[in-house]
Amino acid sequence: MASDPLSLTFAALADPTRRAILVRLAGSEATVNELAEPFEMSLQAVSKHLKVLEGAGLISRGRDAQYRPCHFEPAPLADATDWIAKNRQIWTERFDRLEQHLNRMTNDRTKEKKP
Amino acid sequence: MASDPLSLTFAALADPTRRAILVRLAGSEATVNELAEPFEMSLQAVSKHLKVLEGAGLISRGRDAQYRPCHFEPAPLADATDWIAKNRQIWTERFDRLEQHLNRMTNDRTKEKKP
DNA sequence: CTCATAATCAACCCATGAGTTAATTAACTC
DNA sequence: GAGTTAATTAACTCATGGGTTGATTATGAG
Repeated sequence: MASDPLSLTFAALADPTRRAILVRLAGSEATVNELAEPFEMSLQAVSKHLKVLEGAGLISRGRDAQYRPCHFEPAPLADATDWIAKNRQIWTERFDRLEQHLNRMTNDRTKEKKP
Repeated sequence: MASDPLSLTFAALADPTRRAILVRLAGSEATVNELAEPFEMSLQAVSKHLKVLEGAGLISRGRDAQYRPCHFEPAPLADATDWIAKNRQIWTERFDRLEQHLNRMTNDRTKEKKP
């Protein structure tokens, strides 16, 4: 897989389990066992998902005795939305130009009819 | 891979080549050869990327003689940003609650000192 | 020290993603 | 109809992602 930050972020988000984990963590921090509880898969599988999220910078982990509480880290999400927003803007501007073009055409035709 | 719409969208965005293709298509529609030109990889590889983008609903394809012009389709991007925005909101609200809590504590202490 | 709990590490399986080359289909041009 | 261009399909390789089970580390409780 590509290893640039944006690719890591989108790849991390491309899995329903990981998205569910993020939703949970956006609400409050939690331990690995707490995070794994709602899922049918093994604890180890969840642990791997957490590693992916950590690799993308979407979570960080503290330490409290045996527990390794996970914290939500919103920064990469900002970069992701920025990328998307930028492209939607390019697309929007394209239609603005189209609209201007149509307006010009309409004006031209008006000129033809009414001088 | 997961096959729900959101996962397909994020997975499609998790590749630099596909993101570059999308940027290009947000500006104007293009044929497969035009899209492939900037990349070092084979035409077939680009064709596969386009299939992924199409599967995610991020592009659609028309037909003009031998050419299959690709169009940018912004709708899935809206769903993606919505998901992200929702979670950042949850996270933000969490800090609002924290702030309220801190305010309450401050008020309580003020009460202790000044009655 | 021993045992239980939290979590990770290691080795493995299977499916799939990203790329390749070669062959095929579809449409235009002469 | 023969040749050319655009694009896809097919068959293959290689690496990696998501899951499993089993062993290991680290901490706390008795």
